[in-house]
Amino acid sequence: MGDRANPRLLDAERRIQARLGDRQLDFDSMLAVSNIYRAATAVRRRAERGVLSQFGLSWGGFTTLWVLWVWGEMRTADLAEECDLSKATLTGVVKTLEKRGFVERRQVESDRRRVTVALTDAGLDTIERLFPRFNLYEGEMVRELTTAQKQELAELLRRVIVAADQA
Amino acid sequence: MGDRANPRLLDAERRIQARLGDRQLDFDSMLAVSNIYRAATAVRRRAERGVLSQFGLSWGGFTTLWVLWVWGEMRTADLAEECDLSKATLTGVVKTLEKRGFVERRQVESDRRRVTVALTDAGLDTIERLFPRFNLYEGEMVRELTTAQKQELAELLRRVIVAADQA
DNA sequence: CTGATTCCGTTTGGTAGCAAACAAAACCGG
DNA sequence: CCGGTTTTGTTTGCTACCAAACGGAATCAG
Repeated sequence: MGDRANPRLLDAERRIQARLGDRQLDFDSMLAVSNIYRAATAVRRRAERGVLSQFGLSWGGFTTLWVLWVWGEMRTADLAEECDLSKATLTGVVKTLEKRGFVERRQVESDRRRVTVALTDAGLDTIERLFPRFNLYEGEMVRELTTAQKQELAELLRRVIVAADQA
Repeated sequence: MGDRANPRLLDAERRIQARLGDRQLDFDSMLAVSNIYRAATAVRRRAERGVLSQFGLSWGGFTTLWVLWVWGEMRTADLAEECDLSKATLTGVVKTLEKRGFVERRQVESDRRRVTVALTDAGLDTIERLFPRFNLYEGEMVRELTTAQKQELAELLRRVIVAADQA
């Protein structure tokens, strides 16, 4: 693959092996995992700088708006789950979104422990204008892949997600 | 692919399309990109909870130690570049690693603006014991993929990284 | 009822992450 | 030399992110 052709990486491989001595090194797994992380960072940065910053949103803030847009008003715990964030983090993100006027909290009458979060009109307007542009960015970031490769990539990652999640 | 068989995702697709009206939606790109991010989060969390926390390290802290281990003493700017972090973030990470006794800063004589970072003995010992265990975790997280698939995944991601980086 | 337990969202305390502003050092043109 | 520019790492001010502790509300066993 490409890595074997990259002298810098070959050099790194040699150095690591030297430091490991006899011990085994699973280089293929290492490259797969580290590239997942690098790609996520690159993708996030590009989206935040390119589109999200214009709307005053972070990646997490965007995700939250998007989930609320697609699924409608949600309880805090479900929203956190769907956004793949801890409850604590979601509290903070929602606080920021509230400050910006994108969402509002609503006390649940039947169970006063519970709170739901819903888009405001401004939030709805924002996500409707933003999402198409965000989706264009997504397309650009995977522009070097064919449709089949995008699907293949998504499928491979899905298996990684499952394996990493069951811990 | 798997997504088409997942009723939840199909449902989501319908909902999004409904909200978009006539506008085009690049669903394949969306799934590829969002899975990259999900996978990175899952992988990071698993590593941090599983191994890194036992050594008092975050993902960024581990990466920094690893780079210093492989490449040796480095200037701050190069280290930041190699770790894929901003200079500002690296300053903070190094501060934490220093507090833990894993690395030390050294003033460069010939150019007093510059600073290098190097592993301490404790840091060296830590990364030598930690890396093999970390590599095992990496292997577990991609255990559902064949060697060829790991390489394929790494290669597809590499293209995404390149495309996302040139912004 | 009531006492213990579980459930829910927030708070606390910490690290990580970025952009922009900064200060000090080095460099460079004249 | 020397004044302006560039380079380098840090600081500032935010937001995000997590685990653990919390406190109020609901539930459940008896």
